[in-house]
Amino acid sequence: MTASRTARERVRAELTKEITDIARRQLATEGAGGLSLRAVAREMGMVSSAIYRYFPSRDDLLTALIIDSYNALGEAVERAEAAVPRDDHLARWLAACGAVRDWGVAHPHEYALIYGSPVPGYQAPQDTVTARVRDVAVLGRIMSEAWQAGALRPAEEEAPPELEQEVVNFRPLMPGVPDNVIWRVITGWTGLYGWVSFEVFGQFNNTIEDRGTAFGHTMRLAAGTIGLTR
Amino acid sequence: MTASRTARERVRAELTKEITDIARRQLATEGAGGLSLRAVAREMGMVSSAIYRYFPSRDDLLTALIIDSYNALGEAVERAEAAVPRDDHLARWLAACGAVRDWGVAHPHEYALIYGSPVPGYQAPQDTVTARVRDVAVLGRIMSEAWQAGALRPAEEEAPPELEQEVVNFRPLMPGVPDNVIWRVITGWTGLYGWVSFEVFGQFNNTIEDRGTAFGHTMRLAAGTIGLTR
DNA sequence: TGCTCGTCAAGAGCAGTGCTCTCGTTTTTT
DNA sequence: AAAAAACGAGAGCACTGCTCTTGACGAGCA
Repeated sequence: MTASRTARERVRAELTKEITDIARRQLATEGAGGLSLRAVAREMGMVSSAIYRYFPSRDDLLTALIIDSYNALGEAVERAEAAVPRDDHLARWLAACGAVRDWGVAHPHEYALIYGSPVPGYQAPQDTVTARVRDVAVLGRIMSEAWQAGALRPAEEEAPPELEQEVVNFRPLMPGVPDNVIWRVITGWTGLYGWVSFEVFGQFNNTIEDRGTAFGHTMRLAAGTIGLTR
Repeated sequence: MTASRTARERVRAELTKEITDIARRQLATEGAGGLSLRAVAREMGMVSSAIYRYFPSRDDLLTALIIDSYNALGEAVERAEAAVPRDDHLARWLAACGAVRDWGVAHPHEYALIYGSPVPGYQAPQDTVTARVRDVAVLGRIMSEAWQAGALRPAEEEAPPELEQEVVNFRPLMPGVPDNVIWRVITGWTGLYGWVSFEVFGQFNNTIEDRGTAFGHTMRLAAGTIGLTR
């Protein structure tokens, strides 16, 4: 009986996947604003209302794409970082940062979907939270291990005590490390995405041309300032 | 004859201003995606096609709003920075950063318009370039004067020579200062907007609650790492 | 003063969107 | 075999940006 039920559910899963695939391709070429349920349906040879059997609204389709994008980015970061020798914490950090940039430049519309302006209302945060922290988890792990290895420069400034509560959501990612390390991760994390967002969203147009080299220098600079040394 | 022509042009200018005002209000409440020419026309008691006498397309209206937003943000930054004693470079820097954050939090949709995902096609970059650099000009001026006053910590790392060409567009804003200062400005600049974008776009939801205090700490940390000391 | 000519608002209309509802058909469940 | 659920198709609603045409008004020239 599972087989018979699976018969229907299998074609359902296949169609669902086909919808998201076509939608992802449209998203990559047209951008989030140009994603059209009717166009997806047209390309599938379906009628537009049939799509609603699989995604109750356009936002739900977008949410699925958002989760996919988070996972794709997170996987790229994890893979790039895993290819670096464990004891070279600076190189691991730079590899992770470079992976974020490379992925963002290669998939600007997907990047805009997850790090740009929130599209319409809000996306469900609960569904995405597991996929969303993969990148910062990598960054946190690098800094944790650097700290445990004694490879981290001592903190120049301690966080004020009233901020102890604020990093509570980061502690599970970096168990045992002092708060000042967490704050340095946050600083590097936000700085990384500040650069990548500027680059992907065109803020460097006609301003910085060789962005790859400039990015590398800036990240090396920033890594040094949060305590990662060669 | 100028008077009679001005009579016509004056009402034209007034209507243009009324359109942008209503559009800005719609933008503030609905977001860029919800800005509708027809709704603007409806609120003015006009018919939708009449709007096209004043703005040839929706994107042109958006471009006008973009320039307005750049100027509003730039002015907020300039004003906040001007209120701080000249010789306290760190306080000036933090005031400028705080102004960016305050403005972004207070006007999230306008902020998204200029620092979020680029909306549809592209906006005209030439018209906006003068308004667009007001914030970074302030940041650059602070660091320049700090350097000239000898209040800047010496650089830890020099930029590689192949990057000399990349900062050519920043030199007019910071005449006479060495490249490493410019790179530190760029690092602080991108880091600042990285934080603000994360905060405005909801990346800190359910993660960091007292964002004002956390922002202050992070900016103080980052200011220290680019050489601004108390 | 009278006559053009450019500017303007209005209206109809086109193509497109997200989404809803209904109606047969097919598949699964009972 | 009968009841229930899932499904695709189609029509339709309200909305969008945008174009084209029509008619009125006012400014400049003869």
